[in-house]
Amino acid sequence: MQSRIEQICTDKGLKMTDQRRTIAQVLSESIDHPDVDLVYQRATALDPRISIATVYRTVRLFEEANILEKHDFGDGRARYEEASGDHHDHLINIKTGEVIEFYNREIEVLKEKIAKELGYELVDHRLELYATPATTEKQGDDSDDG
Amino acid sequence: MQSRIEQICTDKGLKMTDQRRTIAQVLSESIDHPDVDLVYQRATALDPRISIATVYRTVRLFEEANILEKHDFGDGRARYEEASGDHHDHLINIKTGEVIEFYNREIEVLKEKIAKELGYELVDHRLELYATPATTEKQGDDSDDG
DNA sequence: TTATGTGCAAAGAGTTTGCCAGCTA
DNA sequence: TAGCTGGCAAACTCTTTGCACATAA
Repeated sequence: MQSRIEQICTDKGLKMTDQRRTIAQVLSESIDHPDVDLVYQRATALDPRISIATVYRTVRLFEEANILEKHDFGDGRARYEEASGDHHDHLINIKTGEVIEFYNREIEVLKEKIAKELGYELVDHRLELYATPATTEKQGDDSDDG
Repeated sequence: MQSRIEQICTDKGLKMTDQRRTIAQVLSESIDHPDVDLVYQRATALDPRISIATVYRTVRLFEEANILEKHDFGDGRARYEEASGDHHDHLINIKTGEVIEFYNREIEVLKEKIAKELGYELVDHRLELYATPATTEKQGDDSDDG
């Protein structure tokens, strides 16, 4: 069966190769925000006849087709997630690198308001919270030796 | 006279070379958020005997000494500004690349609140608004052909 | 004087691209 | 078949680093 992204690709009339199909599948099944190398690893695990260059070309193709969203969480490489239409921001667990999505209406309203007050029209924005898991069991153990 | 940053350097006991002094001066006088290459250009304009490697080394030194703050506005290179202690976020004019600083108390409160609700403790965050100057003269020209 | 800083060029990481063979439509 | 696609390696951008020389303290 076609993966969700492969379906979108065929709908959009993109020529589908085995490589693209595999990468589409990997991305459709990724609930995290993998970087290119991770997509490459997952793709080659399914079909070793995929090069890193193809992964780069394909994620860019998908991004330009609005199939993927590209993020930069400050670690020097791009991360990707399937474009879902619904806007959300990200909280990055700096202990594990895990990315949690969230949406907060008040924040969205404030973003617009701030831009407007400064005399601008908001085109895009980025809100990332870098955080550590709250220590619910024991409050005293938050020595920051990092 | 010593630049503001040079003063901080001597206070911290950093060995001051001509290069560092010049870079400190450039950064003290920069009200924008220059990247390394721009700092390099401004520094070599004052003293051509400065290499790009030294600029990289010096901004890193200053950053580690909490003299500078490093930012990544998504264009693939680091931007720097003098650390001022007061937190602020950034609005980037995508037409000109200009960076406007702003502070909004409500946003700050919400950031903390969101992290807490998700079970995290906020360590750091990044809010960037990418925007275009509002068309005050003519409101009807906002067709989105993107 | 001696540890530290600097310039230069090479090396690294992430990403893009030229070229020719391979495959899709 | 015609033209887009993919693999490989070279190229590119931003940044770091090894080495020998220069310099601050």
